[in-house]
Amino acid sequence: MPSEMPKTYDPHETEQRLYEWWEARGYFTPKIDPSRKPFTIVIPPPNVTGELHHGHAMFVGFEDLLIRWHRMRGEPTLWLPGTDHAGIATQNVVEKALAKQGISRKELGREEFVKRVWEWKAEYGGMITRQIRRLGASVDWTRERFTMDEQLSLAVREAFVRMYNKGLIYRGPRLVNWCPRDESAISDLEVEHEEVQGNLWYIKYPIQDSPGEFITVATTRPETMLGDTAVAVHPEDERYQHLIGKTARLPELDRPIPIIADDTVDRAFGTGAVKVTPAHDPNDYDMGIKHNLPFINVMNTDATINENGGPYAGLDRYAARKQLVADLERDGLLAKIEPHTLSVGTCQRCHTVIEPLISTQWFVKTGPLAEPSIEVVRSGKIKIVPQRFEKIYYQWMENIRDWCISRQLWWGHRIPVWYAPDGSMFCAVDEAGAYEQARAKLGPDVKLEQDPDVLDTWFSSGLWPFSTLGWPQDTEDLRYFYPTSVLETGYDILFFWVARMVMLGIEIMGEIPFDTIYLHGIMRHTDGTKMSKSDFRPGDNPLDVIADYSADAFRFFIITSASPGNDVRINLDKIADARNFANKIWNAARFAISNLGDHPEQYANWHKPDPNALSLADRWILSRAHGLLNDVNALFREYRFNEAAQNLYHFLWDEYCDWYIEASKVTLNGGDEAAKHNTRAVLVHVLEHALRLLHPMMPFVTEEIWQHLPHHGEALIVAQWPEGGRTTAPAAEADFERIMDTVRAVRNARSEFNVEPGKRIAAIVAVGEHAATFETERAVFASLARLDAAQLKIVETVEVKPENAYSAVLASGIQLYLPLAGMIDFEKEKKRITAELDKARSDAERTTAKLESDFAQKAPEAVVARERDRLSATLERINKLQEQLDGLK
RNA sequence: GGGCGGUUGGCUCAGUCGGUAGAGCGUUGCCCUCACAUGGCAAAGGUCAUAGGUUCAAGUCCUAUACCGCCCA
Repeated sequence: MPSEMPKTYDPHETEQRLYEWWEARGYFTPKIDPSRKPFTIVIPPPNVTGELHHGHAMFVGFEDLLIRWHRMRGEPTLWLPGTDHAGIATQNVVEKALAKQGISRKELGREEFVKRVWEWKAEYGGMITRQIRRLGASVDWTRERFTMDEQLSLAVREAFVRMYNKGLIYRGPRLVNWCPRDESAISDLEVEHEEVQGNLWYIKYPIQDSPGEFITVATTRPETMLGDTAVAVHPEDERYQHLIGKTARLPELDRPIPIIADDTVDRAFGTGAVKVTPAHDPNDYDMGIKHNLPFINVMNTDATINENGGPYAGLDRYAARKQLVADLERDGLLAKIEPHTLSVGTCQRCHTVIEPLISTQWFVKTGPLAEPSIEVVRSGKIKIVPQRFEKIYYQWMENIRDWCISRQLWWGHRIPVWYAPDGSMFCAVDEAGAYEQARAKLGPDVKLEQDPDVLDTWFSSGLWPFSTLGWPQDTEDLRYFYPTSVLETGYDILFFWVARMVMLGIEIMGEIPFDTIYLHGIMRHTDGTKMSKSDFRPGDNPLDVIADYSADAFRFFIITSASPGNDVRINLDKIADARNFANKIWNAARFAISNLGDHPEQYANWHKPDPNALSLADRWILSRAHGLLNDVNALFREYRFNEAAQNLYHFLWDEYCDWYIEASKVTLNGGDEAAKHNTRAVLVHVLEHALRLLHPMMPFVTEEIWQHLPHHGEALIVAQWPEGGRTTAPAAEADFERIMDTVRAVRNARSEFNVEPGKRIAAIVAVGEHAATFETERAVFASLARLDAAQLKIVETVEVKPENAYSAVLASGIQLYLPLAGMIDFEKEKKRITAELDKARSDAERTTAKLESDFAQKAPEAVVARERDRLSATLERINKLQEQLDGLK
């Protein structure tokens, strides 16, 4: 550690050096101690799609805070890092990158393409870990994981097999959300709904055997009519009673379709008659099953029309729509077109409009998983912070539908199912196991083929809290660290990730994966837009902000700005302020260290001195520090980190620096060696404790300063956390605050009258019963207020009003006189004091009225007493102000 | 359609047992005072979206409305 402290703190060299040192010293790796309960967080594994943005810095900020706090409390603490293969997202970015070189995925072939994705992963995975290091995350790199590691892949297969064998995973044709660009199914969650301006087309379907008669249906997707297998009306709709049971002719294809009655039809929509396309619409799908209608799929996987579309076969869905509408118009079957706002589903990853399509896919049966997942939150076994997200969690869990987990992609975990030529399937963790089953059933010569599809990336993420710890092996890590403690992440992945971990953790481990879910908000640009990897903008990289301001500054900004669950906009001014704060503490430490005399090392020991031997300022700052310890501990336990950060900021900057250091200069520059010794000890002790509290938020600058301060132990990162429950000294606080108020009053007057800042002036203070205290603190008071100590008169009451003096009465009743001969304008002073008097009188009136109302009977005694005190103080002040006014000539 | 969050000084935001509003930036004035100009001192600036209600007392609880944002269907 360097011994000199430059005037300005240089974070860049320091931060990199300290991080390497901490890591090399092994502080990030917990020592397993079976007698102690560990504290564990698994990192939300970033996608290897690209570099991290500021949103990721948020989880580092909060999780490192929790981790460092618990580590300092002496708990075996594990923060397990890793990254996610992010199937569809990564496949997309690699495809895009290849497209720039004119290469398509299909040209490359599966094997070569997957090789390219691994190369991509190597590059961006490395970049991500560098970013996480630079942010100062104290993660245990010896346990770093990737969702496609061999062991984690085994966990995925094992989980699949177990759930398959229990009937919780099944395969079958269902109506799924189909992305025509990815040519893959996606889950309900991966569909984003957006409102768009479209049309409502009114189409006339001729009634069979009734020339000239039509039933008109309204639709937002005319091209799907190619797959219509019915027209439906509400059973009680009198407009259509005569048509129920009859047959309509599907225009252009001239197919006979029945007109049915179903009470789910909305009579108010369009004409009240709707076309029914069971293979291409979720509602129609249900109706198709209910009425036993045929399911006619009219689309290929790329959303072109297939052979069932007759003359429209081969056309893209929108070209087919255009052509169909033109043909209908030509044939006089288009009744009208109305503008209409509708909600369309788009693919979360590529924003292509989703097609509901019938397809054979793998599903997780969610009902049996959701039920216990709801229960653990209801019973409080898992706590969600902020609590309002519990309701959101319930709503989602209670309405959950089966989860489509197969993807027609190349990048991901292959589904561990093999098919025999006769169509029978064998589910096993590996090919050998599948063959074993197959041979037993079909004979020794059977040839198997593995399902070509891969699993939803969130399936593997759902296993993360235990797959990372070694499951399915029964490892020491798994036994010791599972269940983990806190799951910390953004609320935007509550369903995608958090809910899935709860479901799969309970199902597979038989135990909740964590007992607390802490959700932070979303990091936004200054214009309020969300940061995302797919819309990466210049300046979104945390490394750039760190280069300009430091990791500490960025992290302190995150902690102070993000109230629980609320979004935060990146604000460089606030980051600059956090950097300034670090510099401020740095300089406070420089001051303290340079004032420790010849044997600074002795101040590493804190033996609480006899309070009577301490100065008022010493006792005041110690009491304030104890209050801070109590508050920060309480706030940390309640996850109110932003408030804790603000308390620390205020304590260090305003109280420690602006008041205590200034006051300490009197003692330190004086000749009382005993007092000097005490003040030095307090100076070090208070700062050192504040650094401990601040360390989880600003790890670097606090460690660096701590190393310069006299200290015991080798590093702040493993120094003992100061717990709360400290006693404070209210009387000392009140005494010193009275002096502070009086100092402020003097400064105010000096500023108002433009007294030269350096000029020592005379003063008279009438402080009543506090005269003895002021007398003891005469030097400090004079120094802070820049008074001439020799010309400072401290009295109980003023017998003779000074002439030509500025005068004021403080809220506490203290009277202040500053002889500012020649500077006083009596008329102005009269106005000023009269204004003060008016204010005080109306205040007294208001308080009097309050005390005469029901308030006096109904409010708590302490509150009423406070009001009484306030009134008597105000009345006293009014008298004194009046005297001062009378004294002005 | 259902649900959630927001609306507080010029800007960005705090404010969790209801007791006469806080911060940073910005603004104004003074100061390179022996830790710090990434600084110090002083000051101005808010009927806490609107309308009701509960209460001795409401930014804080309840109801409704408006606008902004998000989630789910």
